[in-house]
Amino acid sequence: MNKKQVMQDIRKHLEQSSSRLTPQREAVIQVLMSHQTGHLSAEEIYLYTKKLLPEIGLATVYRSLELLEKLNVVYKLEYGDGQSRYELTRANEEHYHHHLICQSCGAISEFNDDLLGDIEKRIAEEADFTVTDHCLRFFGFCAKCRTKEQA
Amino acid sequence: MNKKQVMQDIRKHLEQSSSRLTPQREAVIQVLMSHQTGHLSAEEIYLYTKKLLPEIGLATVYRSLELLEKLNVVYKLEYGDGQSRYELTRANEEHYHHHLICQSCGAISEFNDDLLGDIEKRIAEEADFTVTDHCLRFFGFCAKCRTKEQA
DNA sequence: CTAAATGCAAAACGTTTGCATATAG
DNA sequence: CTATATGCAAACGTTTTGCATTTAG
Repeated sequence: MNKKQVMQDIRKHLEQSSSRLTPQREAVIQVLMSHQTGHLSAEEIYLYTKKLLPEIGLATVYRSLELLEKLNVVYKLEYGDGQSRYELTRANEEHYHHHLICQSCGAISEFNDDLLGDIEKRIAEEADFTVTDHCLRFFGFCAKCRTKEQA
Repeated sequence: MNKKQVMQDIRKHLEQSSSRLTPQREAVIQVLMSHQTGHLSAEEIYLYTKKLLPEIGLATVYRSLELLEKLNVVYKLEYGDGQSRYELTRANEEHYHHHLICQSCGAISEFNDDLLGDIEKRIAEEADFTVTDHCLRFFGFCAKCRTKEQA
């Protein structure tokens, strides 16, 4: 699916909740599309959208992200550094897409695998808890920083 | 290991980093010990310590938690609701202790199991990333709220 | 005597909200 | 004409910081 199709798809999503695909929202989405692995903060998204649309306000970025999150177009992640990051939700991948966070340089890479399907079944049985989503992050050292640490 | 022993242990930890086990820090630890499954916020810890030590300040609570976290006595967790929660690190359990967070009532329960040992080995091999810690949380509905939702 | 720790108030930070204005169905 | 969306500035809640004071090795 190319970018135009994705945008059309999102437009339909928005219209179903009587919302519009405004230039501001489109800019936010474009920024997210061109930084698929960027895990951008709201502030960063704001700065990038400002290049496309100089008059955009930070509040609009937050409101756009909030809306898009509700529509499941955007996924919000937290690393515990006090700010949220955002990325486009990738169809079919939600459950298989985990983050590796380097404690030295902060780089975020990804690891895809359906690690948790079985576990969630067990939780349903053993803990009487219906899982709808999960968040799995690994902390440690990337190859680059591991070398440095040893030096 | 009883509470006094734990406290002695922590005292030694602190002394190794030329820090003291002050009444304020002791109060913070006692509060955490008496709310092992409470997942308290800093504000809540502050209110509880105030009962033990009325003159304590919120900043001191934050500073104590920060220090204890560095010493691995306290574990800080984030749910993405804008504030951090704290709990005592339980020896040997870190890797087997995950959270179930109810999206309806916010209740946090736990699920213990070594789910991730194998996976971390694979990450080391496949992604060239040395895992030192992880964070796994499941979101969904607890038994109580599941019933309500259906009603 | 000196290094560490405290309480308080102020500042900082990311995020949200109120409101008047603009935009589009 | 009415809903929805926007930009700006002010407000918000959590966390951090500066600083003068206190505490303890």
